[in-house]
Amino acid sequence: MDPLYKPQGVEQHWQQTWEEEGLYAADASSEKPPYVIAVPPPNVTGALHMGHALNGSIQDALIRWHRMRGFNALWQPGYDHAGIATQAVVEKELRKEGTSRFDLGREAFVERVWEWLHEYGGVIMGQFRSLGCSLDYERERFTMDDAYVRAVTRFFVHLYERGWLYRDNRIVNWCSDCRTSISDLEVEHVEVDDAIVYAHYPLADGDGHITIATVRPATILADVAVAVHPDDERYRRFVGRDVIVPVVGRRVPVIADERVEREFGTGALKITPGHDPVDFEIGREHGLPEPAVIGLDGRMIGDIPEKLIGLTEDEAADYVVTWLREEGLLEKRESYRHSVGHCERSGTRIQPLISLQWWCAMDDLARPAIEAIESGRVTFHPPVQNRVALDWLHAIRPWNVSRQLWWGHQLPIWYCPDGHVVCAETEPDACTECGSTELRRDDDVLDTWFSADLWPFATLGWPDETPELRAFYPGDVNSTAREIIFLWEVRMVMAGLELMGDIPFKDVIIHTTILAPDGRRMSKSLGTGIDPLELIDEHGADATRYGLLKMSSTQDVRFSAQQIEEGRKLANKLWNASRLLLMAGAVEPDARPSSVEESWILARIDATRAELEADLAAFDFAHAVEKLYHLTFDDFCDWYLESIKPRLGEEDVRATAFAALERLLKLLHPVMPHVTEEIWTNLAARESRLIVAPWPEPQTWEGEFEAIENAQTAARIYRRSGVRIRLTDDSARIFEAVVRPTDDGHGDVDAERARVQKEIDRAERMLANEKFVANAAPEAVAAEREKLAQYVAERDALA
RNA sequence: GGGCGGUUAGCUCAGCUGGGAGAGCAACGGCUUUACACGCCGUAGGUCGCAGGUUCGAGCCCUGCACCGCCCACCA
Repeated sequence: MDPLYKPQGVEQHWQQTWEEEGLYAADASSEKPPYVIAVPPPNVTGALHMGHALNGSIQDALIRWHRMRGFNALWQPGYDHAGIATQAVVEKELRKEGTSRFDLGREAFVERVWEWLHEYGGVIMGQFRSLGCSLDYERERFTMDDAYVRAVTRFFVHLYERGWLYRDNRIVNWCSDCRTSISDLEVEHVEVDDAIVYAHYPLADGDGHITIATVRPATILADVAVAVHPDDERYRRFVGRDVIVPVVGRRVPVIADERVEREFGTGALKITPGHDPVDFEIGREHGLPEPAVIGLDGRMIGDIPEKLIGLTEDEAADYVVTWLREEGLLEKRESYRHSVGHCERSGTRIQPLISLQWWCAMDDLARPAIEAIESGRVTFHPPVQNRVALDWLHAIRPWNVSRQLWWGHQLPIWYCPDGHVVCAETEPDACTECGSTELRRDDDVLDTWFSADLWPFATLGWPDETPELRAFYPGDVNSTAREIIFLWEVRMVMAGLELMGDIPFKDVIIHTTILAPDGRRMSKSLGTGIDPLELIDEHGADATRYGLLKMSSTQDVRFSAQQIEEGRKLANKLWNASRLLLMAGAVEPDARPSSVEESWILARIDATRAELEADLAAFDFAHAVEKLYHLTFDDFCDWYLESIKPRLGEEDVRATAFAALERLLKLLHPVMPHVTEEIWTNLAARESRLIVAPWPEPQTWEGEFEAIENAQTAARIYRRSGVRIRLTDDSARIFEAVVRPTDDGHGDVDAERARVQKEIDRAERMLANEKFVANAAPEAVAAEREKLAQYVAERDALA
């Protein structure tokens, strides 16, 4: 064994061995209780980033821990087809080749996407392997697998039959770059510098004008009204009369609506139902027309002056402003900063426009989900996220589920020439209403999240009644980043309750976002990303896992290389501690303690086991990992190994040491699987792997308690001061046990005595304070008395 | 605009229902007695963002303010 632990070859070896030996595999026919986590399916086009690495470390720690505890642990792997992202990648390729998806046609394009995926896609599972993630790789699923497509279709038909899916011409978020609508959740609001234009709309009867303010002058061409607040004195006399829309010269009414803010702008709002969500609502209520002047490609269309057709919105805006100025209708133009929706995928400014889309009414789906979260059947961690999820659910709005893409799940919707709609799981022969056989399938595909919502059960074979579904549903935990709480987590709860009649998981971990060291987001475009694969390369997967878990928190944290470094040191320390014992000669482990130091270390390990379990159960990985570090460095190495070092020649001393080491390795395994397994095989010839070794049982310590306590007190004083305290009877032995025999320091007895005296003074002062004794909680007073007694004891020991 | 979170040692972060300010790293000093210099022993370092308040007692509770960040949002 090399004194320097080198993770590189070791880690690959174990990753391969574990998988080959089938130790990652869950068994649907097992008698053991199940423990299930479905991995958030990464984009099939994606590569491992810091978020995946952190989340992988979290999930694998839980999975490995439960596997050792005797659970039938399933960590379900797989990919998401990521409609928009994947289609965009392939379209970019095509553009380079000087062609387009339209040249290829739908079928050939989809074929092309598959080809691309077979060549370049699906690399992340390999990267998860190199992190040591014990996913059941044999069970890999893809949201575009035939079986999965069937599940998605079933889901859609189910919702349709429930009457929750409907087709409507409504205003949507249109991305002219992706050429599709996107849902509200995929819109990112970004602060933008714009110009706001104040324009006069003359009254049709020549009696003055109303001034409106707009940041999008081109949409003036699609105005159908001007709205004012019903209680606004300034405009009351205009309501019911007509104004003339500039440029197009259209006569439109002045209407009253409470949604108009009197204080904002001029208090008069131009109404453009075709290109603004609020205006759309107002327009619908007032029965106004909904003309469009901006097309799906972002260029000007419609009933507008000929020369404007085909211009961009900006060009048209320039024309309109110039026109206003020349006609004397431009009051002013000011710079204006406000927040504007952008497509989170392409970064393009969202164009609100009216389009015929499929929508899903969410209220009936939301209700059971609300109940599930309120009752605690599904719990988010940290708990503040329960509130976040509930707030969203309470204000839920219809979901635009159709996308104007080709890559994805095509809607199981057919239309006949008479306009009848047929929704069916398989292609129908004829229209169910009129019998027409000339059916045309809807071109659109479903929102990627529509299929992702079925992930916890479609991966297990739903809608078929498979053994897997019976064995592994509902699952236990789901872990993700904050940004997909609504997009995915909450909707999975809705889908699970609706289709399976049960929640998909009990606990949702919303993990930390790891920021770049400078506090910005890690992102490729900013150049702030840190590649976890490089960390693994350099420091090892164990160190990386440790470091990431140490960084995890309930808040966002900055990446710090120090934490990874700490993990590397821990692995190396463990390695060398094992070397020490192995070089002295391997023997059969024997956990029966025969000295106080042996009782002490076994007690320490057991106490840490209990703390560790509590931390893991609370999904507090940073604290879990910190305790492992201290157990290894301080307790096991600095105290225990140093104290037994002179007696390592004795077999029974080593026997206990190996027993203690085995337990230590077990506790560390969920976090640092590779180095622990590597040491494990060196310990003794054994059949089983550490990955499936039983988790340590709680220990009982009859009759040893007092001795252990005393040992700990002695250790504490010695550590603090270097002072060797004098103890009586058996305690003298304890003292020898916990003081490093190689150490000859005596410390400064006077200084230590002074320190203890200070503590005594403090405690006495508090207890002398009548108000404290009278007002403080009795336990607090008692605790203070106890401390006083303890320090008095220490002082006596120092005498 | 609404909501949530943060501000603690040079850095990254802990500090449970209010009762002695912590860890790791970095810094400094000392250790080449063979597990580990990716080590060991030790030292120093903080008006807990600011200002008030409640309390016997506040990093923790309340109010206000200042920055930083996130989520949600139909103010043109």
